[in-house]
Amino acid sequence: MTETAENYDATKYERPSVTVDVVIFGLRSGRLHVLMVQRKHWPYAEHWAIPGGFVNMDESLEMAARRELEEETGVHDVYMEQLYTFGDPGRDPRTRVISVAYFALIRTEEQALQVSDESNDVCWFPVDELPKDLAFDHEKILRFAIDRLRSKLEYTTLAFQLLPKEFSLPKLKRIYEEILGEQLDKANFYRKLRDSDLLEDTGKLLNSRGRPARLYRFRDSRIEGDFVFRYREAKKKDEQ
Amino acid sequence: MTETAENYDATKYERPSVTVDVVIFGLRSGRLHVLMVQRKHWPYAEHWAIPGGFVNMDESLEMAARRELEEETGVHDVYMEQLYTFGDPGRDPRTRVISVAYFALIRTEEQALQVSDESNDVCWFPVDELPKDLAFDHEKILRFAIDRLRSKLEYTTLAFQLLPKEFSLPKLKRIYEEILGEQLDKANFYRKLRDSDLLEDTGKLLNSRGRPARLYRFRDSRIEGDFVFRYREAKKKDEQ
DNA sequence: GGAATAGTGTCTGTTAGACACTATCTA
DNA sequence: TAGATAGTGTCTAACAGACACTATTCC
Repeated sequence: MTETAENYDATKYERPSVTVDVVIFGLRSGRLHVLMVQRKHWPYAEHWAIPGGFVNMDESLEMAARRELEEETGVHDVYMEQLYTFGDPGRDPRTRVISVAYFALIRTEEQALQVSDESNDVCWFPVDELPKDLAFDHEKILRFAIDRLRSKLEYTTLAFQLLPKEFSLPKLKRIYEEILGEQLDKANFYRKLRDSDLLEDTGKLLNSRGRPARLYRFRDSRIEGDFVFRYREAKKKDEQ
Repeated sequence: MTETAENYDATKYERPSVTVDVVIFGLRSGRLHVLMVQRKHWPYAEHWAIPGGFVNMDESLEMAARRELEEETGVHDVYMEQLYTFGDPGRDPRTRVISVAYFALIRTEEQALQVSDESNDVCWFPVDELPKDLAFDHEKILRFAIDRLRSKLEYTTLAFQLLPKEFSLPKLKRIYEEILGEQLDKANFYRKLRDSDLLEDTGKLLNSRGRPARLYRFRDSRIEGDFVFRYREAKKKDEQ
């Protein structure tokens, strides 16, 4: 009676298509941007969209997402995590398409963009100046991704993935402020970082208009993944 | 060259199957349980599995998950959220199957189970006494769900979804302890709840062996969703 | 009264948040 | 020296965590 995995005949049912879409975040001139591609063909020709594509039968979802990312930007070995799966019927006018969305954080200054055959253009947009009329439900996906990035920033070291290997505290602080949309207290922010033991002094200084800033790097053990760091409300818990 | 949504011919590629699997949590005698079904047919005949099934072409993912939940337990209108999408090739020996996993929290005392045609049996298992050799990658999905439930418990009111409408503070505390696997201080826990203004005194008392406990209910506005409540580290932030 | 459970009062160390201060560079 | 930016010292209110206490029931 009920259709379940138990009595399924692989050829019996119509199947949806499955894509991965990747929201790619990067900093440009200290502002948070996302990478978008402009579509060439129906549906939503000329509209901007999040890069993505179909999942091959022999690759995992994450492999598919990394492949798309590399095709679009040439980057690999970056931080990436699964965001959410969007599957409302009708979100794609062609056929039922279920999209597994990922988001990636990249160090933009190290990257050059490449326009693929399938798009007119590739472009970075500041997250608060997105183009109008995005393709499909990509506006929703993007909002979802930005919300997630903000909330993860509050208790992880994710933001570090956006920075160059060596950076100053003022720069890190500006990034937190940019993403959170909120001013932070310098003294408290620095103290928090010092106490967290996440950073390592490189000894180098970076000249600017005023006093030069010390350059730091992340301690090796904590560079990857999302080691707990709360920019407020330090947490002691040892578990997890 | 690249395959993207832009030049896709809906009939051109082989498509994966898409299922939803639902991890159903409930309390039984104060312990956290998950609902599992015992499979009848190949593959993994006789093995225990998370209830799930194929997504119909005209229903959303969440609708599919709710349908599966209702078929398996008869419940509806419960808390449910998308967990993660598992899609490694080879996770199902029949064909490529991508599974969108959900988790649901139900008030078990209100429910009677019904065994579907496709399973030998349906059963609640305590989360720390799961059967061996679960079907597919369901062990992984289950661990994922338990971790997520634990971590969400620390900053949301999710646990309340497991409780009856009216309950005592000692009972709520025991549930937190059961799920977190950690003893909490009574005075601090009660104080936290009082200050949070989440609860409403029903005026009723519940008799037990010692002094009777006051019964509370959640304030209407906060019953649904996951209003912020940290069982430790109260947070003031007004945003979100 | 004693056992069992429910519920409260209060001290202490930690720390987030505020803000005034000092330091080091360039022009 | 002034302007600009980097970085520090320190006070205070809030609160998590600890723990001893009181309250109300049943036997």
